[in-house]
Amino acid sequence: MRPTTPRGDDAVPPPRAPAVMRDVAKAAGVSVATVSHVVNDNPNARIGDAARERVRRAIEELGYRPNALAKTLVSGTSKFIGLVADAIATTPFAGQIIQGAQDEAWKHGYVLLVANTGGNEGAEEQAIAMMLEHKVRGILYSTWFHRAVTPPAALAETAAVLVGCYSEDSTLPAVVPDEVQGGRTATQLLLEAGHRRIAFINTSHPSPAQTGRLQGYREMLEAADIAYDPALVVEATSDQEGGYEAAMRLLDHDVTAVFCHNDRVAMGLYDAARDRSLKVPGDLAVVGFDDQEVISAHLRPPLTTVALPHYDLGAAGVRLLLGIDDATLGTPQLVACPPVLRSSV
Amino acid sequence: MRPTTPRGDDAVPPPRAPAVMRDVAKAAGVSVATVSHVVNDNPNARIGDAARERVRRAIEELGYRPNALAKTLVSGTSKFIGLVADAIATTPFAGQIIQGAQDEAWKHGYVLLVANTGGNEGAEEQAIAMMLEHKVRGILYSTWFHRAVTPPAALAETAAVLVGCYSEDSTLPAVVPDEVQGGRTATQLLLEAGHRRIAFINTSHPSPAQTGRLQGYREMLEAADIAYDPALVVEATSDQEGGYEAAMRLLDHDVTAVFCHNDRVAMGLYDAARDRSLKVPGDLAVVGFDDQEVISAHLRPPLTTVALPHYDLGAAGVRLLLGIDDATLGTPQLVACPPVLRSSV
DNA sequence: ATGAAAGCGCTAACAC
DNA sequence: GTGTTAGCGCTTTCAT
Repeated sequence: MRPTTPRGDDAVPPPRAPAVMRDVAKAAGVSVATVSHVVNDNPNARIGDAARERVRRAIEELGYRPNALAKTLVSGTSKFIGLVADAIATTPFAGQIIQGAQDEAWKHGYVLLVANTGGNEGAEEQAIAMMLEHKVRGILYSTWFHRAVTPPAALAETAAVLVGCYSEDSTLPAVVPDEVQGGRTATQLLLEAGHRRIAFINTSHPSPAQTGRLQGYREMLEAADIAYDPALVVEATSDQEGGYEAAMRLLDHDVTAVFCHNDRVAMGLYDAARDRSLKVPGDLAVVGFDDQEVISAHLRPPLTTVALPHYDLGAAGVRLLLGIDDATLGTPQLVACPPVLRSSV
Repeated sequence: MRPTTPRGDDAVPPPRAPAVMRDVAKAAGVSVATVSHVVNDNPNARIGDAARERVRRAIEELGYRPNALAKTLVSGTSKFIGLVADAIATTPFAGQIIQGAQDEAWKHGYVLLVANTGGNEGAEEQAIAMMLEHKVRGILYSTWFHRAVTPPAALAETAAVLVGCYSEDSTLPAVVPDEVQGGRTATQLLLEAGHRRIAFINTSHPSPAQTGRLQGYREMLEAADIAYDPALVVEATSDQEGGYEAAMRLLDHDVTAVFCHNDRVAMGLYDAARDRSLKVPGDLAVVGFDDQEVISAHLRPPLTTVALPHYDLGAAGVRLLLGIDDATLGTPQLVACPPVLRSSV
């Protein structure tokens, strides 16, 4: 291998610096203004067909790419949207938030600047500062589970919306999952299958999910004229272990169905049911929550659950940010949690 | 709540446009050059303590933030690194790639421009074009599972490195997991626990993982003077269902340990073992692969496995890109897959 | 229909 | 020590 330049520019086309507008103008025999107009299809400028064609060809030949950064300098406002997340990486589904935000952002010509902070305040501030310095159009501040937050002060320097969380003083627009409706949906799934003794393994962690899903459960029971039986509602840590242990406490009461706070709890419940030789859904119907696909789709039998709308949260956040949807300051915007039907009911 | 301006600029400092360097200069009674020098701690410029202090104070008071985009325009090179991924969102662990890339990028003053393309070629081209227009320092092109790819042509226009994949004509530097070492590690875990009849449920999907892990398995067996028994190696789809089904085929042979192609396969194997009343690890030791935390950490018993080094892949990719590590063109850089000890062996 | 020129916020010579 | 100035690549009046 012969010595190479630092960047290893061995490629076939000579490694000349990328063409800029001036180069195109020169090649096409026009001014940069003309090039600018044809590049942007500026309707206020009438460009002759001949010139337009020459410009197009020059662009093609030189492989010209507009410099988005220079454009930003002039217009004052960039096409960046910042997304600061406490945990994209540590949690399996938060990636969906990115995906939703990105798809919606692209739709409007924006691109995502992503920063995962691990919840670390220092990293958070640094991330926001960086975004501000890059003149983002706005910032999405997101958490992977639904909770109240006190947003970093620097967010005030730009447009910002909270995704999957809300600020207690509701100073910023927010979009969160509709826990109550989710709780209702889960319960309804079981009700519709004919169950009357429906248990609920709730999380022991105080949170909007804890209170919201419980409220939905109770509302739905009430709508079905079923008396609320506190013995059927137990709390547990929201993981497999918690689910298993709670199930053991619960399975003595003669329940025929269980609504689990999330899919991991359901996974634990499956284990418990197996230990008791209870068949799902024959002896016991179960509904999860979250739709954590790795789990829910591959349990035996596959788990019927209620999905946390991460993708939609991200997308809705962008829409709020860009003013496509109106932000209802004061109360967070709610995004529905849809049922996902599989085979455990 | 009283009526607010559209952006809700109720804050104490009047909602004037963000301060620029000129404003700071004026406020401090110096020139912009001086401000620039103190902002960047330019060692070539000697600034008087008095002036420096006045500038600092002005910056503070005006809430001045440097405009990173303008800086880029001048220097010609931005602080962006692009990350285009086929599936951050659709897969649970690829988020770790982002995290690794981001941490390493930040360490060197770079920020990540993320684009998830879903493998869609159109989206891919669009994403790369967008990154090129933003004058990224380089692009990380990543796939969520290890495979050969033919990189989009546009990647040639900038520095690029493949992460988790490689190009068959090895035209681009690449960093991938060390499947062979991973296979060796998994097998060794079982060997060290005293097992001699070790089965391997491999994936039926042709891939570097398929051949590499098998090779590692065989190498390790050979090193332990154990004859390779083809009957102990079966192929299956790499999910719970495949694992269950393969286990049923396998458990007739008197194996005492199974190395599973991944954690989901191991999950299926657990199911099968339970159906046969085989205790893990008492009757059957099992090792997974991937370390898909939702699964491996919460199976009963928790699964001993070999981790796919997504985080390190992302970080190594950035280091290659920035020239911190040297790219060995020709063969991909290998990243080790470390063992994760839990309770299934 | 097209071009000249000012200027976006910043850096880096180079004066003074 | 500190200020002046010429750009970086682009958009956008305003002339022509």
